[in-house]
Amino acid sequence: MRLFVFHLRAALFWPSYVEWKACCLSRLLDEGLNRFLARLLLRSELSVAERDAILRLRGRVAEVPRGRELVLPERPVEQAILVIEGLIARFDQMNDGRRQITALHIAGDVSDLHSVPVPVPAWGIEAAANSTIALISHDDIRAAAVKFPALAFAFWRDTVVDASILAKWTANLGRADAATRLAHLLCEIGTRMEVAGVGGRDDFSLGLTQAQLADTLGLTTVHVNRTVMALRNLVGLSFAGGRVQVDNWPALAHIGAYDDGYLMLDKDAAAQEWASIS
Amino acid sequence: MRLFVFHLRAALFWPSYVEWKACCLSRLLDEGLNRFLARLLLRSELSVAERDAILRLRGRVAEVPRGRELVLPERPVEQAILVIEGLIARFDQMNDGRRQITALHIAGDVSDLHSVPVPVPAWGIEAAANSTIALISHDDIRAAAVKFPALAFAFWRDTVVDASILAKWTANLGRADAATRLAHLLCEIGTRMEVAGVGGRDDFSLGLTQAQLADTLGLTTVHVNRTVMALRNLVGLSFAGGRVQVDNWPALAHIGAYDDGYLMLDKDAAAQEWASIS
DNA sequence: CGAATATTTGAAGTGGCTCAAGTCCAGTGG
DNA sequence: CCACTGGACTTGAGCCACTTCAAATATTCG
Repeated sequence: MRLFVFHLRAALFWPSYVEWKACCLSRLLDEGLNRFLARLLLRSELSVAERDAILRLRGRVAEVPRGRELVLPERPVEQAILVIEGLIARFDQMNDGRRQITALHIAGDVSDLHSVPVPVPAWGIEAAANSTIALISHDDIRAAAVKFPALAFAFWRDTVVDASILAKWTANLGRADAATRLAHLLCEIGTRMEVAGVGGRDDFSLGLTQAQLADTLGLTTVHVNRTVMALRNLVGLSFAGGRVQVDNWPALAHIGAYDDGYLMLDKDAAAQEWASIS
Repeated sequence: MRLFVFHLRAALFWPSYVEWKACCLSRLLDEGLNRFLARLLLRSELSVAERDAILRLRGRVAEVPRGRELVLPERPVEQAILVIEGLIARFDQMNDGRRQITALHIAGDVSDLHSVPVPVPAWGIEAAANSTIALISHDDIRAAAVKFPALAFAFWRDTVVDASILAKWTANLGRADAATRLAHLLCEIGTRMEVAGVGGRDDFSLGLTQAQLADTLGLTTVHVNRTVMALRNLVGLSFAGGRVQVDNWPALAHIGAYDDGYLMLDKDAAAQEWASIS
């Protein structure tokens, strides 16, 4: 039956299906740009012209499967990666091949805005889950930043928030135990998912395997598994097929010593600064 | 005798001493700004007018003793900290008071350029050693960035390099053992000192105690001590009174799996990008 | 259904931690 | 000039969080 439907479609609607797909890709790009703009507006005040400059960016939409490497260390890049859907990871690799993930980017993030000012990264970027991305030319982003100083500041600000998150991860890797690290990460990603409008903090689709989680938390797969099971009992954590659900979110936040200040979600915090730009 | 000299100075030269001091402070500021400019020029091409804008920045010079906290988490800041001499640390603090240092800044670094776009940091900043700093108003830096887009990019680029270093620390905390972490850190700081012109990579003044080193490496003081002693045998490391000397630097780099690519010292790497800005 | 990937479990090993002294050294006051 | 003090460094012994290795059991997907 399913086969029949497919044939029907292929036979009767092929030309219009191509159109539908082109239209769909364009829609996806717009969806991504809208998410990205919303992300910027969380922390930056932008005029109509400046918002338009973001929404008018063009890029190539692509679906990428888990594990696909998008950027390799020391290789120049000319496009920024806008995450439309899914999960993109920044990673560093040791000589023996072991990996450490140093950032995770969700829908609406541009995962290497860094490479606009520094086009040869020291890190790699891979799809951590099956994802939809758009590749946006650095030149276009740069042109927008030069034309609108407020956009340059918004981009700069975005990379600073990224660094703030990275600093928190560093602190946790250095000073927190496995349960705290896992709990903190789940709280953070949950919060970011909720803010991005793609899930609730206590119920979201992460798409990571436990092995990838291990690479993120600086642990082994085995120990991640044991820690997940411990949190299962402690806070009603369920982690199946990349879907994360938490019964007792406050308890999770307590175990993770989680305080979302470092995510810079408080728009007023930067208020005094906007005045002098616009 | 020493007392006598002091009295003589105080009695006879007091008025001119004040002048001398003012002049000296101004000299120190200029020295710091020159170092900072040199740092920017490592990675960014700047016109004469843009260089001038940096050198004309004004700020208050201050001597700060080890341990002095300069910025506290969640507290708005209005000045950036330019390191003229010494060592400034960015840190995060756990609930139980244990610290993790997430960045070290040496002469010529501005240790919180981040707070220009994001004036409420999630981290703290302290003097890790007795240091000389200059406090430069965010407004002045921002004005320069708005007037000269190339400066905005240079600042942005500087925070991205900072993030690249942070990502490397994260990777090492997550995946490297104590000896590797220590060796890598010493290689990195040595390289940066050498580039900044304040020491050789195998002989420089760090100014950190082993306890602070522990907070940087995510270890305990005891274990840092044992690791230092191990490297003493392996590579002829001497670590006394904050002075670091290494007999066999290549061996240290090998133990630390050190590759300085992430420091973005290769000016040509960003070449393609300059064209489109200037 | 079969192959590959992901999760779970057990048992033994170890790198780094904790706790507890003790030494070295620079600075301070008498 | 010395005794005192506090900070930094060093050392030892026992312990534990996490790793390693090895294998069994889901789960996903073509």
